Amino acid sequence: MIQPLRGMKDLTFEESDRFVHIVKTAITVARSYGYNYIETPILEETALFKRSVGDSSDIVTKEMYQFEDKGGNDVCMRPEGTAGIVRAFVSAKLDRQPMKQKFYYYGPMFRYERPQKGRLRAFHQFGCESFGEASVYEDFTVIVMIGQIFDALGIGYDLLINSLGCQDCMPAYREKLVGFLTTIRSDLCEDCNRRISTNPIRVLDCKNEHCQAHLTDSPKLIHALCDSCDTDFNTLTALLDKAEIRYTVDTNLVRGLDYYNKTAFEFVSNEIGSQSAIAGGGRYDKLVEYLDGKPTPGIGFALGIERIMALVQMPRKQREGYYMGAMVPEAIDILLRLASRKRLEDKVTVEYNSKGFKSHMKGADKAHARYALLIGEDELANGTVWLKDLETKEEQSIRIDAL
RNA sequence: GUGGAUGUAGUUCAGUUGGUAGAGCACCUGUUUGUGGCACAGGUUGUCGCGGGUUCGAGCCCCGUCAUCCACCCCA
Repeated sequence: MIQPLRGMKDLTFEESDRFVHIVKTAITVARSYGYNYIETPILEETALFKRSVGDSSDIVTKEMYQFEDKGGNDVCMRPEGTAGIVRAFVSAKLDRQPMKQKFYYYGPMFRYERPQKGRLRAFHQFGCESFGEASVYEDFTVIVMIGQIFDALGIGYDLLINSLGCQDCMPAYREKLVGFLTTIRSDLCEDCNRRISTNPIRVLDCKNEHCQAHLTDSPKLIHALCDSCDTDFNTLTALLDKAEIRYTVDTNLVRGLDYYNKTAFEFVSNEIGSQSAIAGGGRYDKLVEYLDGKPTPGIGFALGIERIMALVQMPRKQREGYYMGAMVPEAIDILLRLASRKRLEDKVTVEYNSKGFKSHMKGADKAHARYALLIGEDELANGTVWLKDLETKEEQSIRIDAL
């Protein structure tokens, strides 16, 4: 028997129902904020992710499904959604249009990691990207929107926010941080020592307790922001306060993708184990430029559908539609005709085997049908059908042409 | 990539000191060949993850391998 690949899962029945429910809910909310659906290829040129997600990020250095295709191109399966959307945005020359553009997407992402609870190699994200809006009000709006999706799904969350600064304040801060880190270099773990030169910001959220103990006195970016970034961050927190959205400022929140700047946020749940991030995102004002477009500010987020599935309770299934069965073989033709008519307006299950009454009743119950519609000898002779509402238990005989 | 636990029926699991497999649920049939969910009776289902080794004999012991789960790491 052929099994699915490691870290990849088939979703059926109750699980796929929950998957669809989450996507539908997210789409409904996103559309109400003016987002339109965008579909982009799963396979992209490897260079796209190196340039956007970042050459030094874990995602790019060790987690990509990367290979050479039959034409000799260096390609990979998308490990995240934003890069492809931005590439599509630039490819379509939408960066030349003055109007603001908002897109939502959902689909599979691939990362070659060790599977764990809430971490698959093929997993699904729903995400939104908003282009052309530099205002911090958009940052606020995006956060509100995510909260609204979670509220609609009936799940709780904690919100973490941070500011990563911009071109003006980040480089100076970075230099200051490298200076500090160099002084405590010998107390830091191997990874952190490497990060000092490759990506010093990531040292801040190192999970190593020993490192964290030495980092308490590290310079905080939040205290080194330029006026514009500082003002925006204060505006954001004020807006959240006014809207009564609870949040925690986490100065160590560093998104693992290099393209983020200014506002960064993460939604976490404490009910699903160690892989607790259920949504994350932030602003990426330079990304369009990195990918050869005209300077265009952007902000977006993605939510992990499988992780959210673990939190969502589906409403109990109601009985619906018809179960049709015959107790004499000659009646099945009639049922088929009835079924195609009824299917224009309702769900219909037809049992093709003629069998006993009781067996049909059990079948109707199993099919979770609202109505059992049966034809036996008497009905066939009279040109009627026997119909029972399995919820109210009412039953009646109806002429076939009256249905 | 590192560490720990686990792989036995469709599913959840039991299987005592090694003696050729069992339970609940599910499924099928029946308990009035025209009344479902409940109850009762009966029944079906297994290369005991895979490969090798030890042994008269392995689900059980040993080695390898693959997979799953959990944690680290990383992130959605």
